[in-house]
Amino acid sequence: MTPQQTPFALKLSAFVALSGEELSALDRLHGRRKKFAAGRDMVHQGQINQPAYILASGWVCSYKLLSGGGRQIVDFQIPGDFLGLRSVLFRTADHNIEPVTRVEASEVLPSDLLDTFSRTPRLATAVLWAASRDEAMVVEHLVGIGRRDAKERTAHFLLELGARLKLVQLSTPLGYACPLSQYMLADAMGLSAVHVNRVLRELRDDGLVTFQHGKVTIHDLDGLVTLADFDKSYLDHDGPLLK
Amino acid sequence: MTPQQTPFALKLSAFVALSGEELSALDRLHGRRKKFAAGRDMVHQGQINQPAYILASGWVCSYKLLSGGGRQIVDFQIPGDFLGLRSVLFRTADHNIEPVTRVEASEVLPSDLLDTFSRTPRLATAVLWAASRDEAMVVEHLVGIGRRDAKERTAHFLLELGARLKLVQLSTPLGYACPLSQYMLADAMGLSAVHVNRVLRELRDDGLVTFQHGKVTIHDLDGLVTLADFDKSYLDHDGPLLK
DNA sequence: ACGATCTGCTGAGGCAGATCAGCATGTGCC
DNA sequence: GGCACATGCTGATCTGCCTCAGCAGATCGT
Repeated sequence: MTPQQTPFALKLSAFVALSGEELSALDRLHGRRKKFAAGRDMVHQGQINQPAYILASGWVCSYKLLSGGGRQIVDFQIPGDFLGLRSVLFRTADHNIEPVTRVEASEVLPSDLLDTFSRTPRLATAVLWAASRDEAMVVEHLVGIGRRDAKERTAHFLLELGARLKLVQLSTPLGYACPLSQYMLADAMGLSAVHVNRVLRELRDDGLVTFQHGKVTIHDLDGLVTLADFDKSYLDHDGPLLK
Repeated sequence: MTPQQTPFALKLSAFVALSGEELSALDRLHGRRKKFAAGRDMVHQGQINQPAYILASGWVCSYKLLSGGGRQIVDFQIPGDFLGLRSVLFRTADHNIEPVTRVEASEVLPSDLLDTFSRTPRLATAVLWAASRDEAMVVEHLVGIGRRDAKERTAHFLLELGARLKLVQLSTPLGYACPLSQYMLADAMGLSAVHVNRVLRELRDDGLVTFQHGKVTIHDLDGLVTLADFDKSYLDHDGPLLK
């Protein structure tokens, strides 16, 4: 894969039209390539001076633990996503990162990142944009947990995942492969696994969507969008804003 | 107030040690000073090409509306906070901004912002840091709504507000002035106003904290921190990370 | 070939928090 | 002064979701 074609470069190019030199600076940012097994945390809360990562393949989730023993999954990351930016900027990690599947990722050293920002300012802007896009997703997630009931929330979640995967060609309007268990869905949506199970069956019985055997199959996209009050405008726009 | 002493400059200086030249670039970023009345939205969802703002005085809240009529307040902003960064980067606003009190804010034009980033790269990094800090707060808020019950959530919320206000000298360990109504608290915490009222009374009866007459009075800080499982480390650290 | 473990699935019962309704105060406006 | 309207407060009732418990099928290590 040439530097221009990595999922990460593709994502940034959607906001900032990157020059050849900027693309190669981006490429040099990729440090050692590492592999991680599913289920074993890559980073956990409180660790200091951890590297960041650019995700090449596989899925991971970011979560926080509470003293009571519960956990809340804040977000899932898919190929092309940047992991642990906050851990680098704040020097200490404020959340855990767990691979959902087997994962390959390139390390990004804090010093390299800051150097690159000062030498290639447009890359800093591009990363700021990517971070803002992630924040928009977290905000949408927050709204869902705060004000949508379990069914709407689940529908919204499945639609959002589909929209994100589409950007990296891992989804079609008919569905997508999804390695998440119902337990993980529950931890992400602030529900119990039992209730997630019931909600998924309801959605299936309603003929809207099926979540089974590692696959999400969308039967009625319009119905799902209506139920979830889904607005995908926050995930895409046409062409770079900064030429 | 000299450029170095604006709340915004103070906040950024906590991460990036800013030179005189960078500080004056920051100062030039402040455009027209505008005033807004309480309750009248400054920005709403879907508007395009809105300016961003740097908040000089007063409180505002960012919220999203759902088709069902409910609303979720994502965050409150206090003096020194940057408003509408995402609206600028994405060109269209993905949320509403409503002044809670009478507000004064400086406009920031999108073109000025992007120019400043490319000419003064360290400011881009500083703003990236500020955005990440905001994201950390949204994440904490998400965890609260997803996994804390109403009482813990309320306690956590009041503590976080106190910690943020302390950074701009608007709070002490004993309490702070707070212009929020119980309805706003409810919209922020994903509860009904009725239930917020009951929870506030419980916290008062427990001798932990009083929320009344526009003031928050903390009676038992330790008890509150324990109840809320509050960790303020994500809000502060000692000295700039980038010299 | 065996238990151990994980994931999906379902029923019964309980509780946190929503909804609906009503009352009391305070404050800006005509 | 009187009205409209926002805000705080409380009781009664209803419900969405949790918890506990148990079963079935897959996958795994030995």
